[in-house]
Amino acid sequence: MSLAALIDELNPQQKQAATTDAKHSLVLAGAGCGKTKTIVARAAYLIDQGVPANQIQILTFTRRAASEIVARVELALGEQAKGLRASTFHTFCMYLLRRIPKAFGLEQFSIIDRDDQLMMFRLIRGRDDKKNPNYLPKPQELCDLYSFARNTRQKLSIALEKQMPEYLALKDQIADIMKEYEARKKARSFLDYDDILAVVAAALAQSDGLVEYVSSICRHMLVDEMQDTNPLQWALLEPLKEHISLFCVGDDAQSIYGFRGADFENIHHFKERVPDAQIFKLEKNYRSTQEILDLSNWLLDQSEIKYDKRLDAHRGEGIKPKMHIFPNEFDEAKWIAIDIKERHYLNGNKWSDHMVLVRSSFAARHIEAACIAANVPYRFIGGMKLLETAHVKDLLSLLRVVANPLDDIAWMRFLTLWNGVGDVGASKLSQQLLAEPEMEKIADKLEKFGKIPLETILIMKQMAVLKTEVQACVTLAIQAIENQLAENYKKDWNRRQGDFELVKQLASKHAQVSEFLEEYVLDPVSISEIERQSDIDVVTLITIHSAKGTEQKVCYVANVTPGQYPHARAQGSFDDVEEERRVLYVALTRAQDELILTKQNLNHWARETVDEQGRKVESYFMNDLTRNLCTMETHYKTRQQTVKSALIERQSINLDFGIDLD
DNA sequence: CCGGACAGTTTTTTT
DNA sequence: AACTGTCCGG
Repeated sequence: MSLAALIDELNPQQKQAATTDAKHSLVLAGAGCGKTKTIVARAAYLIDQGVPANQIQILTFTRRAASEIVARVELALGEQAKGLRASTFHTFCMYLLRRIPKAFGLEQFSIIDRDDQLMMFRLIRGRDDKKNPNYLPKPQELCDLYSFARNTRQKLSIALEKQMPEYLALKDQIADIMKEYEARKKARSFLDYDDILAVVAAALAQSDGLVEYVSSICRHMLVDEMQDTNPLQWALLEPLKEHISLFCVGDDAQSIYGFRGADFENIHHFKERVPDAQIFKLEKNYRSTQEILDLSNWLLDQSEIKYDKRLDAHRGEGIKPKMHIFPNEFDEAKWIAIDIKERHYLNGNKWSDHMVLVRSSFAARHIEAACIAANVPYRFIGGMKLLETAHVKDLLSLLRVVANPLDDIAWMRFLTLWNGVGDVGASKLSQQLLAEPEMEKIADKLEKFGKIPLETILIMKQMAVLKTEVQACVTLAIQAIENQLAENYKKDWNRRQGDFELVKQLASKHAQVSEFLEEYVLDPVSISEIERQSDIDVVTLITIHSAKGTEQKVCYVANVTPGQYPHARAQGSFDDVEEERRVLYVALTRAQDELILTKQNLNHWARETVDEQGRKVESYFMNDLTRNLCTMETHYKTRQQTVKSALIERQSINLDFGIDLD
């Protein structure tokens, strides 16, 4: 209840930071040193000092971090936090764009996601001529390059040189494509993810009035994970710094978003950019035992970069990390599942005490399969989002064209669903449809086109009338394309079909189709989030990037194998290898009590090498790992689940056979 | 020329 | 699961 109590819980360093009178502050905090706690306490302190909660804005980089903070703030401050905003940079900018669109020269606009961008780049770039292939970058590469240049606020030529020098010769052609992309975006009033920030940044740079307005609603900006912010995001903060107070928290050793232009210069040069800033350091780690930190510190020490970091455990000593080595990824995954299972049934640990960290969603597949096979309940975070799966996007494309017949990107997707319609036909027809945005006329043209069933066209007419009955609209849309989708996805149609129920559920919460569509462009809910809304007891399977800021008693870091850390594709680039090191560092520092690493490859040990220019190439971070830091165990064949744990599992299942006594 | 079927390959990370 | 390349039929 009391804010003072919250502040009393802080250690002296944290307290000093949270209660500073300095206008601007930078808090450098190692992993597990209470970064989030300090931010929450800072908010509490400000409120206690009389700052209205609605003038405090907490900014984070990912949605996960934002919701984490919201939860912590609500838990700690309760009613008093009412009005306090915590959101991602994107959500914050959207709030401004929606609230005062005129200040940005906008009227109507819609947000497009990456798939839409890819479609646009695909259309502009054109197909490859088989006989005479042009070597233009692929749509994906164009999209990434464009985004990278914008997030780092660099010229195309420089971004090109850094990201894909092999295309430097085609710079002019690439520039033309991007020019065309921007023209098309503008003509359709589309904003892509980067525009959301760029539009606001540009307006802030030009308009003192806007700066004043934003300053008046956010007197205090508390920025979390500062090391992940990129130059574009800094461009949002910079114009405000004279008028508001910045409280930025970060850790350069946890910067793992270089691919999105994150730049820890934002931390390293903070003092030069904000000369009157006070710097605080939090160095006591409250999360882990010293053994876990020793290994993490060791990993950073191996680097040529001076991270100047030595995490020190407040909790003292505990269990030494352990490395398990397997012949292949299947045995590795199976062992993890069984190990968790035994901890649950034999030691009585909760499922939710365990977290399995993986590099990529792809890498999670094996673990998922093993968990399913072993009956281990889990949820996967960082995976496919429901509203990003192909079949749901197909469905949404129909809703989109009905809500806005001028959305030719959605038309493209919708039209290509049908047999006999490819990119070219769809593109031609969609251009014709733009000329007649009346549903009646559109229906006529679709009928003449002859490749779409009459029934579907009829349903579309009905939908156009029903825009406010969101759930009915979605139900109709499903009817309209169900047969075709069943054919398109015949292999796993059964699995996909189930997702439409979830879409209906989500849709029912909205009053307008357009509102429903917009809400989830920026925040596509993940499937397991919907399925397991209640916090039931499950193991967490998570990508390292999603795991930042979280912690768990027992952490498994899977696939710590040569060629993975650093990933083979990063070899040879010093910056990329260092980012890989930080990714692994983030993974290691999630563990509270026990850290378990697993890897494959019994015999192949890549050694350190030197590249053509004589620079050191890191081939595997764990090469020189010693047994003082980490014990190792080699498994030559799969461990079988012990008879005892199998028995206990059966018993506990039997317990559930009774009637519901409630 | 277009689209579709099939086979083989290749998966980072997020807004 | 998504992307790529190739071949074939309209």
